[in-house]
Amino acid sequence: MPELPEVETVRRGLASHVLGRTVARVTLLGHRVARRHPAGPADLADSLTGCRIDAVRRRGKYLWLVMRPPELPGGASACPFALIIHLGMSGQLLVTSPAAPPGPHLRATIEFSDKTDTELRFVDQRTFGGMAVAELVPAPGQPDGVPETLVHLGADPFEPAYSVAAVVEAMRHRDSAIKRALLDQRLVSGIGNIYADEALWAAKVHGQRSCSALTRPALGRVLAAAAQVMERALEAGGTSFDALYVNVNGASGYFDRSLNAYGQAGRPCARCGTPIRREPFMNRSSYSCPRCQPRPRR
DNA sequence: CTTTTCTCCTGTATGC
DNA sequence: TGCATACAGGAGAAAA
Repeated sequence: MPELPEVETVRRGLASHVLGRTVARVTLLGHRVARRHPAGPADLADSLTGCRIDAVRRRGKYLWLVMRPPELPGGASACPFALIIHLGMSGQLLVTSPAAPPGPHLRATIEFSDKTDTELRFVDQRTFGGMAVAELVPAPGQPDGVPETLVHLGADPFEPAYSVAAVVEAMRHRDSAIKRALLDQRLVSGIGNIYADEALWAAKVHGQRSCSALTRPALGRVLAAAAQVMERALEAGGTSFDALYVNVNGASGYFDRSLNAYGQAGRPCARCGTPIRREPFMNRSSYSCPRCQPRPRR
């Protein structure tokens, strides 16, 4: 499931393959891939044709390509805008030969006019991912700004604009469980179920502890752990459990071997040997150590 | 406004 | 073997 380290791995791969390319044609398969683009699939494809990819940016789990429109007749230049891409839980961006067989889950293809032996494909089995176009608005630490439809996202821990102190302050005034807060992309973006559980394990905090009941230093430790575990995951090329998360070349990451809590039910805690437990949480699962992360009363 | 629950999807694994 | 059910889960809408 692509969270920040996986999306950053994809971003780097994209930057090395599509930066500077000019879009010749965009083909969208099915309506769901453009469902967050109010003007519809045809408008999405049309608006990209002829544009040059000036940058590949990311905040949290969202990617966007900075698109520079072709010069208008008369030499006037239109403003760059963003092609937002979200991988959802099974989205893949693959750089392939146009001759490669399409496969059943192909949702979009972007062809280039200045490199015809390669194309960019968006493949998404569970269709939670999608694409949309948006204007860019200025944002601190983001050289091209951020898409205006994403201004609600908090900075992620890899951004210069990220402030642990600011997030701790926001969390302290929250009346919800710490794990919910970690997953709330408005506070900190980029954290999903895997890295939330890993951060809580590392900080020895149960996810159902209330934010407002945790001290500032404890909240700081959880956030520091989240940043650290995601940094190490990025070094390993991300976490892959199956073929659903891959980089732009179709390769898996290796961080699943380093997980201490997520998916480890019944296996001994790396610190104390107690079997890791699995508990229902928000119609999903949470994994934690019963001894290192005691459940709060209530 | 804040917080929680529901819904969107499909392939794989498990149970009877 | 065959069918039903659970599970994976990001994010935004809807409900509380």
